[in-house]
Amino acid sequence: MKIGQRRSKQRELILEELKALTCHPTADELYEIVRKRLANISLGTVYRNLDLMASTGIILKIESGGKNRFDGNAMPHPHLRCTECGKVEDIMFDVNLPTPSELEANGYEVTGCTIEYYGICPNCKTCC
Amino acid sequence: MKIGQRRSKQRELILEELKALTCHPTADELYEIVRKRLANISLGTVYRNLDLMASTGIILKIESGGKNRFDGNAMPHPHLRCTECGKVEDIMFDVNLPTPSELEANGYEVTGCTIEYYGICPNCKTCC
DNA sequence: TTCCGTGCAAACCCTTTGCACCTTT
DNA sequence: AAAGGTGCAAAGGGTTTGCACGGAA
Repeated sequence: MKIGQRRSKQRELILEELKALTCHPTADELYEIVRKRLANISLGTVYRNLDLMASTGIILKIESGGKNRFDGNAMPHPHLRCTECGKVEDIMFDVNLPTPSELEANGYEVTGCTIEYYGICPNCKTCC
Repeated sequence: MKIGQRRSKQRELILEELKALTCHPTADELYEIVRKRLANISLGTVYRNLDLMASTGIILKIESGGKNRFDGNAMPHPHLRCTECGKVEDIMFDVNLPTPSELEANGYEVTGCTIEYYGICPNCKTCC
């Protein structure tokens, strides 16, 4: 998978750290993590590379009303979001949905599908 | 279903206009619509009431990285989003997903689920 | 009369972007 | 040397919020 036109230490580091995580960090959370290994990286660069990698399909961008989150596992799979703290976890279910091709009757060229459960995570349940 | 503590002409009008639509407008689109009947309503009021009604479950807030959209039909149902123009449509499929209660093993109190297909709508396909 | 809801505009916050410099090819 | 990628900081865009006023109960 080709990412940009040239390699960059920043991009490789961002991808490496994201893939090492099982959680789904926001851009600024990942920025803080990457900063420990490349002190003067900028937040703008993190945003640029995350968007670039998401658009080439190497990673997943999990959009939301608040801060977006990113998933190093690009295989489509359902998520579970806490509506209190915004945290997103993976769900292990295999889900059978109508395949995108069935939907093209609407005239859409369907490229993917998102499944997201939401609720309140154990941590937010106890402290509120 | 109780909404606020008191009735307000603004809130009733916003809800009425949203329910009359089959599309899923953004806050500012709905603001423009409502303004035709209540010229000096403010965008802030539209935001406040949409959030209030979404939090009580009367309407659906469809979140996204860009502008959020709102759905007058609070019955959960899948959506189809155009990644070019952001427009959201309903899908008529009945989908069988594991019920939220099956997920509470994660310790979450699950309150709902979103299913969203995405792709490029017929209109954006022809003009780009 | 009470105090919730509103209009207005400024503030907020996440994200994007312009520009000069650095790095990869 | 050419030109993509970066750091920095400012701009952008959607949404929220403080405040004084208006209106429902």
